[in-house]
Amino acid sequence: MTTITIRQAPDFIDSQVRVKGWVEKVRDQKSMQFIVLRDSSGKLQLAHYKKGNPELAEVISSLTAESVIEVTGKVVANPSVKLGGLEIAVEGLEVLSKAAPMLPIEESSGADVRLDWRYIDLRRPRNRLIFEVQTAAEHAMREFWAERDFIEIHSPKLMGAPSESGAELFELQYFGGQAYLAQSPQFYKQMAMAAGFDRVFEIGPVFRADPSFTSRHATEFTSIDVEISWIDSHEDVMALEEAWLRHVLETVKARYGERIAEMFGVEIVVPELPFPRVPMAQAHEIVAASGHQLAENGKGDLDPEGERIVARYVQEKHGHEFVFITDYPITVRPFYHMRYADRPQITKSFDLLWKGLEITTGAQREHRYDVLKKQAQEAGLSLKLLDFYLDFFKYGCPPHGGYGFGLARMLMSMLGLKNVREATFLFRGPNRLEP
RNA sequence: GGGGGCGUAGUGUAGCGGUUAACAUGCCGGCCUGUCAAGCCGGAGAUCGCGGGUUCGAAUCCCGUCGCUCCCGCCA
Repeated sequence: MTTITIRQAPDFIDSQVRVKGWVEKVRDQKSMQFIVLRDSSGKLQLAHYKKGNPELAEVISSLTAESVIEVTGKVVANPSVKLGGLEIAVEGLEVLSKAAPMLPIEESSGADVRLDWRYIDLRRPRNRLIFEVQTAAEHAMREFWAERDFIEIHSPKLMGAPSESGAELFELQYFGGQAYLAQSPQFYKQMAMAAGFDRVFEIGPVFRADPSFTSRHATEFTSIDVEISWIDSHEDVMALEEAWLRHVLETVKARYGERIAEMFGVEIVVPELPFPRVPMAQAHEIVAASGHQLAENGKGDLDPEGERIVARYVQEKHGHEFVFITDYPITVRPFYHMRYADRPQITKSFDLLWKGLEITTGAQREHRYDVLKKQAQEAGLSLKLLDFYLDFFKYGCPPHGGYGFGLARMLMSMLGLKNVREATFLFRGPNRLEP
């Protein structure tokens, strides 16, 4: 007998098959019993005439929701069945794993309980789809990189010294001494440039000890990092990122566009190239014109509301979901961002907003040893701790730049999710280390 | 780190000084010519987050505490 997935059932009408899955619903009547069975490919009705097999009827009566069963029977076309117009006439049924009655969550449950019982919540087709989309997106990314001779790197997550600011690092015991969890592969991907790798990417975890209580922050998340050599400016990096994202969205739309529309009510728009660019100075004008006041101690950066305003403006004016904010002042950027030769207060950097949400920070990096060292000193950083990093630029390093990109934030924007927790298999935040 | 909101059956909510603490859903039992958001009847299930206070009387008001959540800061 052939074992099939539910999706394949229409191809097996009038055949004997075996299906396996979860019991979603049992409707037990006087003479008929119906089960809605769910597997990862879909849902299917199972039907049983009680009289035909009282023993089997007994088993079906005692089924609990979410039990795992294996069923054999004949696939029958039946136009009156609302679920796909077909059903299986059950002949045999085996309970592989009985679920305790009374599930701890249901569809209407609050976000927090649902995270407590994540493995049950993830069974919902809608939630599974998030990760099917994630898989397709990552695959499309790799496809794009592979065609362009990128090298995939896996940088260490244990570090002996802080990689960037130091303020948001997790510290841990390391034999007799101390180590840190990497909050970015930043320095290592730049090291790969010094190593002559030309173009690299990494998809991996990063750790940030930020007590951030928002819908878009996590203490551990998957970062996508890209770095390329031989660029003329950050424009080359933006051109790469927008082409890459276009490819990702094309792929996702082709394969999952319909199901995404059905489950999330969102249309995937394949973005036009190039994405609109708004220099920071202009962004401020747009925000001011909208009547929103930026905080005075903001040092020239946009606040989240400002970002949403600029995104809305671009959407209205250019009909585009994406916008690159460029030319950030040095006050809000790290020391290693390159500055314009003629405007030393402005960095050759950018953020990418998608539907008003920040999903990327990128820049051309300063690759000239002396300049970099000077900028680090100005920023008040300890040259001793930075020595290993500064050394990358001492023995010949090409001009380069890159970006960091939040995977869960991308899914959040793409699918219109309320928060990043839904787009993370197992979320980690200041208040959550379990499950 | 700052500010706001919320903690009531398994789940989602109502009640906001005096009720046997209500409703929905789920669960258990019964009924039901093929159901499909099934329907009908019955039942069990809550020391109203915890501690203290005010009051003749507290789920309800006050204080504290813990937990969750949203926004800001920070960022991806």
